[in-house]
Amino acid sequence: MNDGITRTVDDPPLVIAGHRIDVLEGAFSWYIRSLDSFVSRDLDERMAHLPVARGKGKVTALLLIDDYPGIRPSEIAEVLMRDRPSTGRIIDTLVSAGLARRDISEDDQRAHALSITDAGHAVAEQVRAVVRQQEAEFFDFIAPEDRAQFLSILKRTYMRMRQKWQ
Amino acid sequence: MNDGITRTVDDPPLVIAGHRIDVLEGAFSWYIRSLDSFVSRDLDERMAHLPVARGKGKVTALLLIDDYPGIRPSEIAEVLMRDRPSTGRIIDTLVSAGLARRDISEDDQRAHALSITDAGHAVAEQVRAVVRQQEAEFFDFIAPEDRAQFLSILKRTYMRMRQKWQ
DNA sequence: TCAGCATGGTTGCAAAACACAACCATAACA
DNA sequence: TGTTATGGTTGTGTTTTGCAACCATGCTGA
Repeated sequence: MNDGITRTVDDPPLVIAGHRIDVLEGAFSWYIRSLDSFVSRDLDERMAHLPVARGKGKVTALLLIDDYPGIRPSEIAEVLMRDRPSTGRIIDTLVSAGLARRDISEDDQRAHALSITDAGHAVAEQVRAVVRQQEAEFFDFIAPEDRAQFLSILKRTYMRMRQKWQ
Repeated sequence: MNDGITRTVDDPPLVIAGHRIDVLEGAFSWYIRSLDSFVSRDLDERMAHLPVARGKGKVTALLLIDDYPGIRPSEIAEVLMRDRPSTGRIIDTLVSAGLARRDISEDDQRAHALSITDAGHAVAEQVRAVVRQQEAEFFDFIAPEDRAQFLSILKRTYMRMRQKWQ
């Protein structure tokens, strides 16, 4: 079991279109990439009526601005691990949708201080509700005692990847 | 704890750019979407020299063809949960890169029977090696007894999402 | 003090992924 | 044998996202 691959013995094999889908021999990454497709598509649907549907960046940016008034675009870029142009365009959409405001920072004339608008805060609350709803539907089958462990592993993996990346 | 949100108590909070990143209150989906970005970008880098870098579709399609000679594009589309045009274009790239062959199915004159070429099989093996390598680097910190459980939860979530989707 | 470098954001590309509609060919069915 | 269903392809448009180049402001050190 030291080959970087983990196998489960008790779960039934994945069969889709008549084929056993063990393409990647139980690689975590394959599941993460596949789950991402589902989760993102599903969220896009649930948020279709909100101006932040599509793409992972807008939601995180909106919630960050909601939680941290005065946050700067470059800080959001660091969280998203995107370059500044991409982040700037995400903020463009938030601002032009009337969800956020872009002011000049008092500390630094180059930087922008972002803040949420009333409409933006309302959308952020709706986003949180949608996410909670999805969590309940997709993950409620996980036993309560396993949920914390699952989240803990996700969290630690996330931190590990951030470290390795930079 | 019945609000669809799970919290961990023992892990340290995520702090990035001086902000606590609990934007989504520990939502599984946020971690999955973030991890996907990492994993995919990292794989793109590791596979930069291979003709299947970029996008989740090409790798899965290649491995499916490698594992199931004679598989049809529509079956691959079902696994990928993409529409046929998208899948067809993925196969286009594999074929024009000389990794797969597209023949007419013997059973059904409309359908194509895909098969791997020698070059394609070689690339598939390299892909598997790269994935194994990444698994080792990113997930080896998970205790062996936790790995099986983690994978099991991922697997069951995947199946659940497939069901709910269709 | 001010020249040179660093930092924060923006604009201009370009590439790639992906969905929808429309189309052609073959199969299945009644 | 006509009609409908299925398997794939082409056309088109949208969206995401990265890189390079640019401008403006801040910082530093001779």
